Amino acid sequence: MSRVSAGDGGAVPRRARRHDPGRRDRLIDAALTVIAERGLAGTTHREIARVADVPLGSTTYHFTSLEELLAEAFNRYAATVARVFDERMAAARDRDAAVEAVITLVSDDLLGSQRDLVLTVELYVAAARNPVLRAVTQEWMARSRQALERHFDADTARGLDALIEGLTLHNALSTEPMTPAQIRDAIRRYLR
Amino acid sequence: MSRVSAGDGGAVPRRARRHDPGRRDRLIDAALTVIAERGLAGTTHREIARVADVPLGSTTYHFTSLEELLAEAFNRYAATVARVFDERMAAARDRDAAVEAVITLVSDDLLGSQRDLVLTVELYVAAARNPVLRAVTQEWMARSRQALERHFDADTARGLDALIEGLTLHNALSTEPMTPAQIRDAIRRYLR
DNA sequence: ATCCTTTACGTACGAATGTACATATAATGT
DNA sequence: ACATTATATGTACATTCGTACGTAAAGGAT
Repeated sequence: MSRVSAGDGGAVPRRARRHDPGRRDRLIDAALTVIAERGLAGTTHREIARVADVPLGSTTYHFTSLEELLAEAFNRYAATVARVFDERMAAARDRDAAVEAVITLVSDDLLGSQRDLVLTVELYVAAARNPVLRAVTQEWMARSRQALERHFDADTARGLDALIEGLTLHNALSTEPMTPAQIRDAIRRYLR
Repeated sequence: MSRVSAGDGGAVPRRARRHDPGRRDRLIDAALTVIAERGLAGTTHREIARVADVPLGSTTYHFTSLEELLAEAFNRYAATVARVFDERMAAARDRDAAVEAVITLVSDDLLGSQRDLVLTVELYVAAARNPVLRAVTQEWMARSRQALERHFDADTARGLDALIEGLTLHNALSTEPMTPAQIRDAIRRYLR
């Protein structure tokens, strides 16, 4: 009812923030951050809200359920990664350049971003039990394979995709990761 | 205080079960079952107790914390899988037999057991945040590589291990798994 | 200006969870 | 037989969670 008088020092700003367009997007990004940092098990409405710096009620307003929020988050993540993958393969002019692009992709995923690796594995686990997320992974895989098929035949692309997956995963979990040279050799060996 | 008289029909057996040696082992196995069926997030004291058919209190008696129980479970799982892996490689008489053994391993993992695949990925996720579990995965990987090095040089073993991982994971998640012939070709192609 | 719709916010509640713990029973040693 | 120890069991409690919901403020139409 009462308004704070202008001259007052104004102790507690009761309801500060307002008018935050794009908040829905920020919540999705915050969800990905939380998943990467705390794992899916530690991803709660409250933690997401804390990271996005919004009140709890905002999360339930923008998303009807936590599951929906998580699905949107994983969907955004997969789309982002798939786009990068596709762009690099599209930029390769010939097969040799494509081989180098693959090597770069693996090396960047490994050395560049522990976050992406964690998100990927979290998605795999979740997809094992959630049909919506399984669809996300399948579309992702299809796009990856399609990108590889710009330069390699279908069977080669299929196996190469698996090799990329294994190299990434193995090295992220290992205390003694393969050297870039070893990664390069493994890929070239399969593609020779 | 009072004892049920012999002639009585005896309505409710208050405390039926007792003297259950090996219960600790059963709890570990039950934990693996629950992880595979419900995921790590759905793995609780109560659910493990239900599967093992023991009261809740029994789980907290045998294990000081849920984390300890999970660590023992994953440790047992990794040891079991690694042993099978090692046995098959040890049984191979020459390199050709070893190649066939690898193909069999991948095919069996894929077609044989969705359970194992789920447990593996759950372990990977957990290992990303739990040092104890990370040690479990690293020892597992070391044993696998060692087994492969019975027949292949170190670099080959390293890449082959990754390829096996990727093939298994990809096919478990895919709606259109690779045929056994495709799997065989991919492995032989890398080892050629 | 007045109304209506959308967006935002705070609080509350039932359900589930990890764990502690008092009690009870079997096993074992003497 | 008795005492001591290891094992087993049921219950309770503080905490955290997803979600519901009443209220408040902003945007936009008229």
